[in-house]
Amino acid sequence: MPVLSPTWTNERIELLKQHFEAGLSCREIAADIGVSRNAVIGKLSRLNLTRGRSLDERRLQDRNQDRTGAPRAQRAVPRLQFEMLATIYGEADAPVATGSIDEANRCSLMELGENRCRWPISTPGAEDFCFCGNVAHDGQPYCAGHSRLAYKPNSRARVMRG
DNA sequence: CCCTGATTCGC
DNA sequence: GCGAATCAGG
Repeated sequence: MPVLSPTWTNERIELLKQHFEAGLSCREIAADIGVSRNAVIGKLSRLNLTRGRSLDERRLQDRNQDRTGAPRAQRAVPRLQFEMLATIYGEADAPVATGSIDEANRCSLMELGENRCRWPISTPGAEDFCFCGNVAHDGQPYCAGHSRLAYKPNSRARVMRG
């Protein structure tokens, strides 16, 4: 891809769907792909891939819990808020360790365990689509290194209009 | 206060 | 069709 700047190419959309189905938030998807969260959400809406459609429906759809123990994408969202707040407020309580990212531990979706980092390693083509597979703490979807990447404080860079 | 997602609207 | 701006809720 020489000079052209393709907005949403097939690969991009593929990643979008993958991450969306993986249970990742729009913010995480945006951070991974490299676009704004609005862009991701807008594309999803255009693709009719929204999770709950309207507000009312979404509101009612919530409140559903599964106790069968089926691995359903594992949403560890409440954890993120704590990390983000800690980063914003400057609290030194955040357990941010090192940022060592091992590529030798990457594995497929089936090899993913509860203590495995599920950072999506997707390449243009999605042939060897796999995950980081590094050691991740309980409740955390990613390892220390990828956690920082996913939650980089970039949302605060708002433009002043007026 | 912050975040999230979804729609609306201008380009 | 794209994304920012805006809306709506937690």
